[in-house]
This record gives sequence, structure tokens and C-alpha cells, in this order.
Amino acid sequence: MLFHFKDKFPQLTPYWDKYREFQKRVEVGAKTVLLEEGKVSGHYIFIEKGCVRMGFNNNGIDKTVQFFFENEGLTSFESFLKNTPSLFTIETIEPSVVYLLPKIHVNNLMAELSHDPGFTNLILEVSAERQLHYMHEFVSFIRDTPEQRYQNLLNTRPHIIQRIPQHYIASYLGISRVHLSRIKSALAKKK
Amino acid sequence: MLFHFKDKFPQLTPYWDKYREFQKRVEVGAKTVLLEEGKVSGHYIFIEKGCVRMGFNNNGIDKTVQFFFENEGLTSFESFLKNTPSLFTIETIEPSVVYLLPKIHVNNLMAELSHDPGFTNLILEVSAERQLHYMHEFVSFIRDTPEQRYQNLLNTRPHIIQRIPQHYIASYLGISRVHLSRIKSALAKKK
DNA sequence: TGGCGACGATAACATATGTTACCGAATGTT
DNA sequence: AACATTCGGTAACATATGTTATCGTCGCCA
Repeated sequence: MLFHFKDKFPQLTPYWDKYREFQKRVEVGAKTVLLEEGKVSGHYIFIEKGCVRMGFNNNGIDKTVQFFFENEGLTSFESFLKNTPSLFTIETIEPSVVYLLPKIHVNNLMAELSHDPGFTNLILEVSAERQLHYMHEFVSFIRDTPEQRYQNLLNTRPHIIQRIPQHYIASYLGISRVHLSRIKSALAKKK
Repeated sequence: MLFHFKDKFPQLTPYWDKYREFQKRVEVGAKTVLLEEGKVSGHYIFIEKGCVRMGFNNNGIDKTVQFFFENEGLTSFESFLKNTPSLFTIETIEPSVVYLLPKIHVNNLMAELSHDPGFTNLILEVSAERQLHYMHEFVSFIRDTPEQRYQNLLNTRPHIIQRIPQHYIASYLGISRVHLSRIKSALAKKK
């Protein structure tokens, strides 16, 4: 639905701003849970300041699937869409300022604008981008070694490596934190 | 766009049937390339009989990312959407009967129906399902061991294991064909 | 019908990756 | 200042996985 947008889809901003009055601004500390795994997602979240991760607990081991930063929005999509228990926890990494928009208003926004072809096309575009994003992640696991995946991250999204604690990145790459550390030191030697 | 549908989204069929006259029916043998990696996708493909894989060549090693069967449709989505060189090859596995619908008609269909809210909602639903599909694949790589991924496949999509040659499945699971063979024999012992 | 190629199993060995444990630096809290 | 917590590096060892090679079966086709 309305995933990342401010920077990537600035055309969405006017639609979004119509609903600004219903958004609740919250300031929270680091490691604050915004949505707990198993609960039904009731809000769309927009990040003004800070960063957030989406992850889950697998047999006591914490896994991370995605990171979000300033001017990005997110929700636990499947849960939000289908009113099912969320597969993921959403949790701040740094102290953050976020806006919460209750689901009702998102639904209103979608309903109200379903006859606006410009808006509809935008939503389709955003949806296609989300699909491609996850597809690329998936293909990368088939195609690349963990070391290559780390280098891709370094090349295409260095802010993640700069801002995010290493153990979260390791699980995002599908490897142990020890192995990520080894990869980094191997790369350092190569240069 | 219009990905899998006949079985999963039967409501789409009437829309689709309007364009039946523009579809070209083709019968092809096994291992026939329907779209070559690097070329721009110009057709939407619907499978009447047989099965098809989507994959790519990585340093001389063939990788597979998805399988398609009867009553499913596909295209190299990103290439089709953006007129860019396809990242993937589309190739039959078995002798197959497919229908090809040139892109122009797909675009007409989309344009013609953009004011039909029922159709628009269907497309959004299909798009959301595609997003969730790839997300689940991606999450599975972070969460599961190759053995678990094989078992998931066995439990949820056994037809893939029955119909598809093992080396394609191995690359789809992100492992070597030798290792897949080991996994199978380990599972056989457990029982 | 004979040969050839595709397919799957398996063994032996090499390499990649996980696990556990320990250390030290940095930071926040009392 | 003392302390706990988080974080990242590294070593030693265990396990998972890849690579290469060999073999047997099967189906296709010249």
C-alpha cells in the first residue's frame, strides 16, 4: 500500500497531507516496540526522525528483514491488509519521532480516491515497486554469496551499514554476526 | 500486473477473455526459450498445458527463480513494465501449449479498464499477492535452513517436486544439486 | 538397436559458515 | 566512580554446504 514514499514518490505527499490531522505524533526512545509480532496491525507508520526495523523471533533468535529511515512509511502489510496476526515486530533502533495514522483513515483515503485515476496509478506504481524490491532481495539469495550481498549493501545502501548495529545487519543478510565480522575483515585485507 | 490468475483470481477471466482474439496459441517442445535474458519482454504468457521456469545465467551457472504451470500466466515483470532488458530467461520445461498476448493489448486492456473500480481493485489485489509471495520467499531465506525450505516446498507445493527436474529445484532453493540429493536421503532415513 | 544425453545417487575432499567462548571498547545508569 | 549493557573483534572447534568425479538408469533418436 503506501510504503516508502516521501522521497521516492513525492507526488503522493498532497494526498497524504489531507490526512495529516488524523496522524498522531509520538516521540519514543530506542528499542521501542511499535507493533508486536502476533498482534493485528492497526496503524500506518511514518518516520520523521530516527530509524526502525521490522523483524521476528525465530526459536528465540531475533531476525531482521527490513530497515526504515527518515521520510519512509511502513506497516506490517499482510496484517494490515487482511487483519491477520502480524508475522513481524516493528521496533525503533534509534530514538525516533514517528506519526501513526489509524487504519480507518487509510481505508477512507483509499476509498475516497479510488475514482481518481492519478492516485490509482500512483498506488499501482508503489505496489509494483514493493514487489520488485522483495523480488530483488529474493533473487539475491539465489544468486549471491553472503560476501557479495554485503558488498551490494555497501554499494547501494551504505547508510544502513553506517547506522545499524552489526548483528541486525547480519541477520538481514542471512548469516551469523561472527561471519559478518569475518567478511568485513576479509574485505579490509583485500584492499 | 496480471500474474498467476485463472485458478487464484477467476474473477479476472471475463476481462481476460475480451482479449482472447489477440492471443496467439503456440505449441512448443521442452526447453524452448520463450523470452531470452537481455531482451525486452514483449508479451504476456498464459500457460494452457505444460510447465515453464523463469531463471537466469550467473557466470555460466544456470539459476531458477520460479516455476509456472497450467492456468497460470507470467511475464518478466520489470522488463515488461519498464521496457528494460529482462533479467530472466523464460523457458519451457515440458512440451507446452501457451498463449502469447502482445504488450500493446495488455496496455489497452489496462487503460480501457482503469475507470472500472472492480477491475482496478482486482489488479491491486493481484499486485499485493505478488508482493507477499516474493516477501515470503525472501523471509524464508532468512528464517529457514535449506532442509526446512525443501520440506516447506514438499508440504505446500508438492507438484513442483513431482514434476520438475531436481537440479532446477536445487537452484531455486539456493543450494547445489548434490546437497539437495543429500537432504532427500537424510529425510528418507528419518522416516 | 546402439549410442548419447539427461537425470539422480553417492563418495571424497575442500571450503564456507555456525557455535561457543572470551576479550576489550564504548556508552548509559546509578 | 563503579557497574551493567551493548557492541564488535577474534579464536577454536563443529557442522553444513560446495566441488569434482564416478556410476547406473532411463528415455530419446539417428
